[in-house]
Parts: sequence; structure tokens; C-alpha cells
Amino acid sequence: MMEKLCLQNTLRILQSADQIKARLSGDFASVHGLSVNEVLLLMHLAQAPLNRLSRVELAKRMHMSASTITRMAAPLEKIGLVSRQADTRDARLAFVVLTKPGLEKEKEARATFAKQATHVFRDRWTQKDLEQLSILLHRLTADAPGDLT
Amino acid sequence: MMEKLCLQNTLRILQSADQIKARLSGDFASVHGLSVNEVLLLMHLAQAPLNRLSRVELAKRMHMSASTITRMAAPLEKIGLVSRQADTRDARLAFVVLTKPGLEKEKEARATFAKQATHVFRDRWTQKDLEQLSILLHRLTADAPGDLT
DNA sequence: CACGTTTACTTGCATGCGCAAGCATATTGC
DNA sequence: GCAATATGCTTGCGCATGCAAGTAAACGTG
Repeated sequence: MMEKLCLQNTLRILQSADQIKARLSGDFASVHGLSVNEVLLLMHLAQAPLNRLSRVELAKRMHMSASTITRMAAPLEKIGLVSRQADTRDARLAFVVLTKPGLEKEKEARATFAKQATHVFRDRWTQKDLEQLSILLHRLTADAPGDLT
Repeated sequence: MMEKLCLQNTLRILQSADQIKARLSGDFASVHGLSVNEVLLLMHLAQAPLNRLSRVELAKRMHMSASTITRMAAPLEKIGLVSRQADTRDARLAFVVLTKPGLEKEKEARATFAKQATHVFRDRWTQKDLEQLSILLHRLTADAPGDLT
């Protein structure tokens, strides 16, 4: 019985995530010219101390491989939203650091993110509902690195 | 205030989905030699009438493009889990239909899916918690086609 | 200090996916 | 009945991503 509920819940989470991504994808592309993952990368940087993270740390928080971070950072650096910053102590580290335009862009993107998020939970969601869902989901994501919230 | 909650919830859903996919991906690959999406495709077919769906219908339910379905079905057909079935009325339609081995495979995969799903919700989840989460998520996915549950 | 091991990053290759175009068939309007 | 349009599927192309291998630098152990 509980097994069926677990299966159902995981399926619904996957389904919801697909819908949300599809919704975000449209606005991010047309309004900011960025992909969902690029915006998430900026958001991770924005909440990090000094607005910078190493590539491996970024990879962990975004659940992606380090190579993907390398390749994602390149175009963002080219358009000036992030820059590369070496560490004086450890020459292996290459931080990805948010530039001022990048910080600005992140603020805008976060705003449209929030707007779309409220649209996902249309009218019939009370604050109590939202809080309850938040608490339940938090139990799933509590142990994950970089909560972004 | 509610806006922050909405943003937080969407972020947590995305995060949860990533974790779940990562968890499933490992077992599906090692135990059954299939990807997450391939298993989901089999599950969609298994719950469809006559265990068959047209490619566009499958695409809608999986939130993917029709071309992806075409390419995903090819290897599954090669290993005998699905087969192609033309429609006598409409020569354009090419159903993807689950074979007997495919149905068997789907049962096995669904079992490991359920096992991993219960593992996602470890110990501290009561049946009431799970039901509540299920209800809340259902409000997000209610209008989507092909619920799989 | 020297050598092996670990860590951070990059690059080559293969895969999965979407979009746009193409093709065949069905449906609609006249 | 025929042309115009719509629908279902496939294919070519490009992009994003993971994995494995390679490189450079830090660390540990003798």
C-alpha cells in the first residue's frame, strides 16, 4: 500500500518537474536568451559567498558532470555574465564568478522564474497548501547540497 | 510572500526530480539495461488499451518530440520488447505495441521502480504524509495526459 | 625530497533530444 | 472529384550532456 503511494509520488514529481521545466524554458529563452540550466547556474552563483564557486562545486549542486559545467561556463563568459578567477593558493581551481551584468541578469531571471512559479500554482492554492508542500518536499531535498532557496 | 513559496516549491520539485532520476538511472541500467525514459515508455504502453499507442500519443504523454519516440522505439523493437503495428483504417499510424517479453520486462522494471521509490521516502514518512503529498502533487499534474498511476 | 595518489579541470567521443524539413496519407472545402 | 490543408511519421542537423582519458597541480608517505 505504501509502496504504491511512493511510486505514485515519484511519478508525479517527475511529471511536475517536466511541466515546470517546459514552462520556464519558453520564457527564459525568449526574455533572457538563456536556458533553464544556465539560469540555475547563475542562481547558484548569486547565493554563493563572493558570488563564486569552483566548477566541481557547481557540478555537485547542479547534479551535472564537471565537463558540462566547463562547457556551460564558456558561452556565459563570452557574453560577460561570468568570468574566470584563479585561486592564488591552489592553481588547479578555476572559480566561476558572477560579474555585475551577471548579477543583474540573475535578478531579472529570478523575477520571471518567480512569476512563472506563481503561475504554476494557479489560483486555488492557499498559503497553507504551499507551506505544506514546501515542508514535505524539503524532507526530500534536505540532504542535497546547495538548496538555492 | 506566496511568491517566495511558489519559487521555493518549484525549485524543490526540480531538485527532487533530479535526485529521483539519478537514483532510478543506476538500477535501470544495471539490472535491466534500459534508460529511465525507456522504462517510462514501456509503462505508458502497459497501461494503454491493447498495450499500444501511436507515436504522437506517446510523445504527448512523455512530454517529448515525436522524433525522439521514433528513435527510442527502434532499439526497443530490435531487442523485441515492442513491435510496430500498422492501422488498417489510417495508413499513417504506426502503433508501438508491447510484446509479451516487453510486458514481462515492464513488470520487472516497475518492481525495481517501486523499490527505489520506497527508498526515496525512507523511514520517517507516514502513510498520511505520503497521501498528503500525493494529493498536493495531483493538483499539479491533474490536467496532464497519461497519468501512469 | 621524491614518487605515487588524489583532485580540478579540459577534451574527444558517443548518445539523447528538439526543431525544421520532407514524405505519405487523411480530411476538408469548393 | 480535386485541390488545399492537416496529420503522423521519419530524417538531417545542431546542441547539450556524460564518460573516459589526458594534463596539471596539490597532497601524502617513505
